[in-house]
Amino acid sequence: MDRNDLLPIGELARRTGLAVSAIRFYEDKGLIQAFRTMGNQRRFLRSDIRRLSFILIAQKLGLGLAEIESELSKLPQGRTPTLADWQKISRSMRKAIDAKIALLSLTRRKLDECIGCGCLSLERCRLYNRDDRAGTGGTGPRFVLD
Amino acid sequence: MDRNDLLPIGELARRTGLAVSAIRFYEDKGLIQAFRTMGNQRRFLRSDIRRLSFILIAQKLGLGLAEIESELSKLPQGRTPTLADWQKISRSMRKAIDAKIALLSLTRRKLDECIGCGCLSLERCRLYNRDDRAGTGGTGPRFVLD
DNA sequence: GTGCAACCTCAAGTTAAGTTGAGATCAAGC
DNA sequence: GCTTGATCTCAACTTAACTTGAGGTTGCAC
Repeated sequence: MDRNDLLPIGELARRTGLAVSAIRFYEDKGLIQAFRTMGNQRRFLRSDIRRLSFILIAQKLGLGLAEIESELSKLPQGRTPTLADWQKISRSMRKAIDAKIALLSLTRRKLDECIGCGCLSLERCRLYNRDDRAGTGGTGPRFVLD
Repeated sequence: MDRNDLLPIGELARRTGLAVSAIRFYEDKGLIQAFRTMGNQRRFLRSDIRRLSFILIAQKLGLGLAEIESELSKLPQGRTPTLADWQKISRSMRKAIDAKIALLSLTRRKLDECIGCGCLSLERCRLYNRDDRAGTGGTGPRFVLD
């Protein structure tokens, strides 16, 4: 169970739910690396399942592949990541989630105010009113969520 | 202040923070409608500011333009939406936000468990373990967030 | 030692959400 | 009436994140 632990791309695809083409695409983008057999076929480490899982989760959080790559670059080169390695990244992810939840809560709160005051249709909400009244200065609805 | 209330596209762009090209694009997609002057220029209703604001907010919540259009199609045809019209849509948005927050909270909880147990790097987490152990059946990390 | 599924590369296509550019027209102040 | 900034249409380009297809190779099971 030494080289036995190296996974061909199809197996990795099956384990992660990703398409084979997507994994090759990620390799191309530098998000993951593969060994090659003598016959030029890719072979992955077991720990790459986690790497790909991380990519999937991070994507759900709205990160682009470039940002994800920069997160992953914090993992050690050459060796299989340790518990501590992953924990560090997990914690930084948790912060991202916290921020996202906070932003959504804010949006929800503002939306509630809007429902209450009718701003989406009338002229008195403090969120929409400013710009709609004056039409000058460039302060607009685009700032509602800022 | 009758026809006076019709806004040219540049004005609408300034009020919403959107690019003129984006507004034309939305019109093309049927998200918004415009009157035309004798000279073929677009003229918008004041209430379209709100319509576009809604689009911006909904996009931040992760909805695609197609979904947004289906939400907007609940608004009345032909007349300026009333308070009640917008309230109905706002409430449905609130539900979307609630759901999104719930999903993120779940993700956060699972991530916390992972940090605690080390699953991202070891073999004992209940989230990642199953598939990694057997490698059969197709249950994989892709289900972590389901 | 052969057959066939799984793998390879490289180029081109796809979808979403717009932007950019060319060439022409409109509207409003002087 | 002329100039100038805003607008018009239509086609092509952009970026992200992949997928699809063509044409060829590998590797393992029998």
